[in-house]
Amino acid sequence: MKTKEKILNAALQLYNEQGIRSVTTRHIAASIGLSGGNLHYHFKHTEDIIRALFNELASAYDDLMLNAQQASINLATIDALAAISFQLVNKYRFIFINFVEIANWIPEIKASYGQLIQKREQQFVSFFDALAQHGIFRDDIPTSNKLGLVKQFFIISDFWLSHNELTRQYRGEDALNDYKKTINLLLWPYIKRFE
Amino acid sequence: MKTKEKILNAALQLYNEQGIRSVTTRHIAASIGLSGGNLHYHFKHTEDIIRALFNELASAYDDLMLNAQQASINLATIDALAAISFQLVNKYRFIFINFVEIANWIPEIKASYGQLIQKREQQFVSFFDALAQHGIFRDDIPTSNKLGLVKQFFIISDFWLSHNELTRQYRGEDALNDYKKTINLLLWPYIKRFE
DNA sequence: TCAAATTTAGAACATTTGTTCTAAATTTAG
DNA sequence: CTAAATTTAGAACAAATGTTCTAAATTTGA
Repeated sequence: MKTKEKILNAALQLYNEQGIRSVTTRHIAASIGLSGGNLHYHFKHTEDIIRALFNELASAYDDLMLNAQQASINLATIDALAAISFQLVNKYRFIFINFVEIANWIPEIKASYGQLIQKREQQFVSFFDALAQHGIFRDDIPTSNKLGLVKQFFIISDFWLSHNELTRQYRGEDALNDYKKTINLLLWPYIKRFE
Repeated sequence: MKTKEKILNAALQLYNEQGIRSVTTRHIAASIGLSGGNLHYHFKHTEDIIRALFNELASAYDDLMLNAQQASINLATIDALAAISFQLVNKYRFIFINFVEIANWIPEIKASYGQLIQKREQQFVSFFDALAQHGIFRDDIPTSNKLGLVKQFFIISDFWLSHNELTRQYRGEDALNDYKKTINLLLWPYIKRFE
């Protein structure tokens, strides 16, 4: 594994475990037996590490959305996509936990997230429409409500983790199940019938 | 105004404006023409400032819940409570934006928030039940779904602000309206009829 | 093979941060 | 009024942090 990759992996692990507040470039370097000077040879500034990790996340999301487009239109698909989405949120948890702080610190990330959201928004609305055409989703939902539902989706999928950290602190399977349940419940009142 | 209050006000303003990441006790002191040494005479540790601000928030929430218990059971009440809740989230925005980080840093806050959530949870379920008895809310909702709805409520009211910061960045009236709209839409599919 | 490029460790630096200390100023109480 | 308590400013300190510098080690490529 290239040193750059090693640094990114170590940084991700430490940020996730200990929070961006208490992890420094020295800690990251030390955790893989690297000198501080060397770390800064690969990543001149601390932000560069975070930027790189965010880019990993963003491109993983792109893949997810590509898969979603090819998936069949039914409720099992939603469940499967929720599982993948959960894995991503979980893998890059420190980003979601410090999203605003990071976004204000590194403006590129804010812009990039804005674009991501826009892309996802369109996809979700299309997906809901498709569900309605398949008779799964209620077809009497005004567009503005559909957009509102998408917003709820985003808030809950991005911040379920933070809420969980503050309350039940589910881990592993339990966490995934609660995440899925919360997401599904959002859809529940809009669903016409179960398959 | 007592120095202690001045410090808390200044700290709140700076944390909200610039984020906990970049605000130090020296900044807070300087912003009100106070020496650093004096600030630490009033608040020995930085955490003590944050703890005090969180306590303000928690007791404001207690008041809010007290009011809620005495309010009449209808949709206008929800709207009014949402407005007050929004003002609180907005006033102490830095807490909501850094909730997990702060809670892990100051365990007392984590515990205190856990208790707050539990109290609120019970109240919400009772309120939904009351709405159902008044024929406003659907009465065919299983308890587990009602609890899930409450969870959605909490996530969205606590993190709407973070999401807003990352996306549209509504301010003032626009922000309040979007917040209310998002909260109301959560209830919308559960409502039987409009008054 | 061997010179050039890359990678590395470790010292060095300026700045910042939270906190403490000290001594003076101010307020409070009897 | 005055002695005690409180509050204040400002210096001082140790630790930490991001970053840079230097020189050695290692790798690469012709």
